[in-house]
Amino acid sequence: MQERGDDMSARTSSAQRHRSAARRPSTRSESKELTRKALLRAALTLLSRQAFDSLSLREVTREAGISPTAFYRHFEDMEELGLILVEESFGSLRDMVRDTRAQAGLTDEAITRTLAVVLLHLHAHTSHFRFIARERYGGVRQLRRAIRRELQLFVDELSVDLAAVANVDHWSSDDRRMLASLLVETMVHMVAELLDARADEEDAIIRQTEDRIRLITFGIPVWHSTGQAT
Amino acid sequence: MQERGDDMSARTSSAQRHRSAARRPSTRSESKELTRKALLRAALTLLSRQAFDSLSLREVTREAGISPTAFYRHFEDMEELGLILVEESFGSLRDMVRDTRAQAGLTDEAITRTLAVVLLHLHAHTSHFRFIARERYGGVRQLRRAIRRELQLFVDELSVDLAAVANVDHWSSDDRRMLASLLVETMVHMVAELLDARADEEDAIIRQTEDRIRLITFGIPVWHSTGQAT
DNA sequence: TGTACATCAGTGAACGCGCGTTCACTGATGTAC
DNA sequence: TGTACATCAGTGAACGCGCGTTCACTGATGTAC
Repeated sequence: MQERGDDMSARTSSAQRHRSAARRPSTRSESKELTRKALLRAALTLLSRQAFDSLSLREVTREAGISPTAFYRHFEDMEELGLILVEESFGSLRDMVRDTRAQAGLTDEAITRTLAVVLLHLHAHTSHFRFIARERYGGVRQLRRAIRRELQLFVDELSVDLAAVANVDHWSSDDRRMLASLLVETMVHMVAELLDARADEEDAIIRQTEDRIRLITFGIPVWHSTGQAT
Repeated sequence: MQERGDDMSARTSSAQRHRSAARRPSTRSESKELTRKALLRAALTLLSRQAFDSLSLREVTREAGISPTAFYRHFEDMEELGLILVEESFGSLRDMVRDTRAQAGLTDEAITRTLAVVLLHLHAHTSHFRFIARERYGGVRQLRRAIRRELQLFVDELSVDLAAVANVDHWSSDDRRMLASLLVETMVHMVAELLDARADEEDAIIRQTEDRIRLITFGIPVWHSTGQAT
């Protein structure tokens, strides 16, 4: 790896630089919170290059600029830190939902605008998105379960919103959940592809996603929902 | 982990048991091949529980029942072994395509039969499928790239087949690729979900996948392809 | 078939290293009076 | 405001362990005659 950063100039970790740039923490609990944030940030940084499964406690504390033993003042173990990263990642996802929700409907214009919002949040929270995409089917069961639960909540919310959309309003809730999960899956897939793509591939990925969603929406008026809302 | 298997009865690894059960290898190259297979099998076994990124050479040789140093008689390093696992996994996927191809068309019956074939191969090659699902967006760039390339070939083949399907035959090749990748993605997603599901959730996942594909196919006759075949 | 030598898959000791976790500690911050 | 004590975030040494890789080796298989 060429960016391993073990030359002298890199000795001061990004977290240390960040801490000294911020104004002095005035209380003990404030400065504790700063260190905790530095640990989470350090983990996210390292996780853009490796799987959580292979991330060591010492790597995280080194990147955060503290001694390994101080880790235990903040987290029981690495798994607890991982679960908090899941929460944190879906926190920013929820902000995104709030931004999208206002723009209901499944017109071409609505699709384009929704994609724009997703892309905006992707650029603002790249490492959170990458963490979720990587660990969703990764090697740590607790993380997979936590991510799946959060995605399910996400799908449930969207399927409630879909009840207000023309042609979907009379669908059974199971069918609405099916549609919601297909749409969410399509978005998640786009994000995962974008995170690994070269800059010149990005446009094609976004356009293909628009087409996918358009094709799906074409099927909606034809779908004969057989069930009842439950 | 309760299945760590460090009790006495587990000292004989599965690979060792397999080797002594098979008939004696008669030549040097045959027995070398057996050991190589044992290493690949051992790695796959361990990879159902952890990410490739965190898999050690010593773990693999221990599971295969040979000394760590013998590993180098077969592979340059762990990454080479990983890339061969990708090849091997897509080898069985290609068998699957051959089984599905005969059943062209996108009728309800064809969808059900195709899903049945995928499920059959999933049960026959569970650890290969899990490896691909896990490492597709995992922590090792070389593996992600190899998997993406193979999936792309897979999509290209399907999109050629789609040219023979009613309502799709006049589509541009870009649009056919879009449809093919959406269908492949839906299958991959089903597999990934099934690999992490409890037995009582499997039926619901399969039924939802059928519905997803049905909804997509409903959009096909409405899709107005604007491009030309290229 | 028998002999003498070459090949090479697999071994076991050894190395230096990074790991997670423990422990007693330091010294700045917080609190009681 | 000043003093005496308590709290507790962060330290540094130490531990036993598994790691990847090297090396000289062993002994069964293969080959030349």
